[in-house]
Amino acid sequence: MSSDAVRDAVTPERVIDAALQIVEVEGLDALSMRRLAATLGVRTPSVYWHVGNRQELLAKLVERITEDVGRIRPVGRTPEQRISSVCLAVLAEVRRRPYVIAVSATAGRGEAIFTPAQEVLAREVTAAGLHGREAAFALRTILFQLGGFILVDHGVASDSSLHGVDRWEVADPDLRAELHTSVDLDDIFRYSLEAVLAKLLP
Amino acid sequence: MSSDAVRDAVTPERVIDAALQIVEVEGLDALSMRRLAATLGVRTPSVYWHVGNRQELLAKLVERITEDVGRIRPVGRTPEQRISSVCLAVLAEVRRRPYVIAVSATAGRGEAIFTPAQEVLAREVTAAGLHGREAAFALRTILFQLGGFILVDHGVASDSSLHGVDRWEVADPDLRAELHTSVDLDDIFRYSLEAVLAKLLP
DNA sequence: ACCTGAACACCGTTCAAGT
DNA sequence: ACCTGAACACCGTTCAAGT
Repeated sequence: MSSDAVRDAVTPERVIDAALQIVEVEGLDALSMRRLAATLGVRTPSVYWHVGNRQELLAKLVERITEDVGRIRPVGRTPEQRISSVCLAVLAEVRRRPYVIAVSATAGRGEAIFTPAQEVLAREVTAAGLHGREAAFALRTILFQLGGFILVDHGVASDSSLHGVDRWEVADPDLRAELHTSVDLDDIFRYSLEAVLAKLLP
Repeated sequence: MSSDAVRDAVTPERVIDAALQIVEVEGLDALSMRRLAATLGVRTPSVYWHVGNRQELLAKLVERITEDVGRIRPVGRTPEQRISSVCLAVLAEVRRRPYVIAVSATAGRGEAIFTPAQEVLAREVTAAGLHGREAAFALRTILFQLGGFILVDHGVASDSSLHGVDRWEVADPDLRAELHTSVDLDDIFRYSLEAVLAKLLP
């Protein structure tokens, strides 16, 4: 009955390792304290001893994930290019690990999605010539743009066709037809980002 | 032990009523099939008989909510004004019923957030002079803008100050100071929407 | 310091059995 | 057609007791 339990010294780090493993492979719903204990070859209360409770475990998980993601290097010559390169890199990273969204949301740490990007974007914004209040507003607007897109991208069904279009009273039949085809979501993101950056940067 | 059970004829509609009531008052986590049965003065399997299972119940809940929200009337003279009035109205509506986000997300119907707005926005976009492919792109971009903001607005802690700003290596101390103050999120939304609309509309 | 068995109070879901 | 009791297989969490 030992399944493939590992039974070395259990530490908080090993618990987080195991939890991350489960979440990566089977999603957040599969992560239970009991299941985690079984994976570690230990009984449930032991897990509690090491990481507190589920809530605290998720918090530690978020911490681990955000430090794993690491720094992102901007590329490009103009500030616009450099900033959007950072945003697209974060987007790609999150798509590679879709579970981060569920984990940080459940942990009540929604902002965690863009922690890796914040500091480097701040530098780019000041490098673009913005200061103080203006720079702060620009930074937050960019972060909202990025965070919003990540969340919608994640939450929307992949076919992304719209609901009940045929019952709409819209004059244009071409529009109706177009709404049945699915879209390259990234086009929408790039377009929006371009628009706000053009308005934000001097 | 009857708490305040209602015990008239149980129907799917009454089940949804009761479910909505629970979710509105105590949030989605409080909605369990057993709890729901108790509220209706009936045993758990009866609920299953009427609404299938939890997943189906959530789907019905989403349907009810979106039809409850009803049509939104655009106000303003220019297309820009009319479109942003619709977006702000949806935003206000969702803030009045924050549970809709959790419910539609859990039901796997993330797009449901903006169903009430879709058709009227489609009309406004064509009224602004866009057709076919262009109109579809504009509509989707506006919807993404709205949906993204709603989700970030919902997920971000109300203080919205950024994490670990003090350890950043940014030159501008004014920026750092500004990031400690909290912001009017709506300013960010209005600003972004203005930027994309200016770019989208002819 | 670390682990356990046992319990409490919950879940979603199914199903044979009742009226 | 509608409801029930009873069960199965899960949860998170606590706690006295062991080493």
